[in-house]
Amino acid sequence: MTTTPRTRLSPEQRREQLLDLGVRLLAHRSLDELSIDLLAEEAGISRGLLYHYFGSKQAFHEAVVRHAADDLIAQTTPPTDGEPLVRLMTSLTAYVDYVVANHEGYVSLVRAAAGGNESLRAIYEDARSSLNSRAFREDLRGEVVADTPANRLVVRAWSAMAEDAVLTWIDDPHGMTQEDLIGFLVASLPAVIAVTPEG
Amino acid sequence: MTTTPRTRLSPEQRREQLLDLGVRLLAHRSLDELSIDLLAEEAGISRGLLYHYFGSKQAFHEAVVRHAADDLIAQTTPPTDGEPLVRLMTSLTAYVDYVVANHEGYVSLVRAAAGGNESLRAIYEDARSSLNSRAFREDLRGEVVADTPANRLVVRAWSAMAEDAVLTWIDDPHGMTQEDLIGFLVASLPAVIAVTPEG
DNA sequence: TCACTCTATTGACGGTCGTTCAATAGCGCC
DNA sequence: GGCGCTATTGAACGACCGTCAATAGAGTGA
Repeated sequence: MTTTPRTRLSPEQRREQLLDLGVRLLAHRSLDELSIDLLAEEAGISRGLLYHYFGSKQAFHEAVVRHAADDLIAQTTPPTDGEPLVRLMTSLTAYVDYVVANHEGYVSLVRAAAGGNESLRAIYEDARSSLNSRAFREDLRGEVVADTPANRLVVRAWSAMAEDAVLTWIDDPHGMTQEDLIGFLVASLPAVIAVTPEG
Repeated sequence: MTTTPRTRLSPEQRREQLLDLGVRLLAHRSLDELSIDLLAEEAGISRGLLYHYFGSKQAFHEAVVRHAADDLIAQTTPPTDGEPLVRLMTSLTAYVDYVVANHEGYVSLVRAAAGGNESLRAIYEDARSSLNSRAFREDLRGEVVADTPANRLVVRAWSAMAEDAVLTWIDDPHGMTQEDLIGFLVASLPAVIAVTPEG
């Protein structure tokens, strides 16, 4: 038992350390397997310190999910110019690349959000609509996708399809290359918009 | 404190009672808010009895989710004849009707499965592929959807889109009628299949 | 009607984990 | 080199999961 003597960090450093560790541990565990005990031990601190910084397990989980979601947003920078469908393809490629590179972490993020409470889902929804708005609200509006209520529902549903397709493809490519996958995703958006009831 | 005297039921009756209660409570709670304590109190029994019947909290959760999934399958009987796309529409209508009628319960089911462990997800996947196979594997194969690996991935992704669309629509119809929604879902399947890379 | 048996059911106990809070000890400052 | 601020600790409490020997309800036979 090598009990490290207490090390005193600045609040910013400590917060960052705990959030990074939380995201890292989340990659190989579900959210409720991410206990305060486990994290405190991994970080070499007492349980009490986590409560000093985050107040509750719930709040800590929210902070970890937000941290992971921010990472996703940051690492998939939006294209700023070019043809609408090309921008969409660029955006989707960045997304697929990110999911491929952070497979376990991304799956944990999605599951944590889907199975979590209102707050966790809201955080994930924010990230998702942020990804969507990059591709549609600013770029494709009025070009590929008219901004109608029905189309908003359809675009949201389409992004659920895209997420499922990417995660399924990673587990088993079904004979498709990454280009096939992205090509399908890009083409499917106008395809489903075309069959949307008039809005 | 009115402590009811112990009532002795047959194992079948007791099991049924506990599962029904579990599904009913799940409608207004997440799965990990469904504690053994809570359920035992609601059922008017001791915690020990739940362990006698289900062995563990995990096993009880699985039984509840399976019970709810079976209910979904049972209440959405498959069409047996007619044109392929008509059968698809009938099947989707039954699905949408079910989700509308059991909104809270269905949402809890989906969230429990998505946020749960391997076993819970497997149960939900079974139910989902059972719904899918009704509409595609037996009916549409070779007619609307050729049975290729890529198409399997696409059909799976399409069903994720359908689920998201229905749940979003229930919260906010976005100006769409139920016929609009179902029409969109029916039309979107051939639409996305049409842009699937050759398999 | 009364044992008697079978087993459905209980309640108390041990362990894990989330949460609180008064006490402790690093680190910068004078 | 001492002092004060505050980052950090660890013990204590409650809620909940899981176990098991003891208990009591209900049918059965006389």
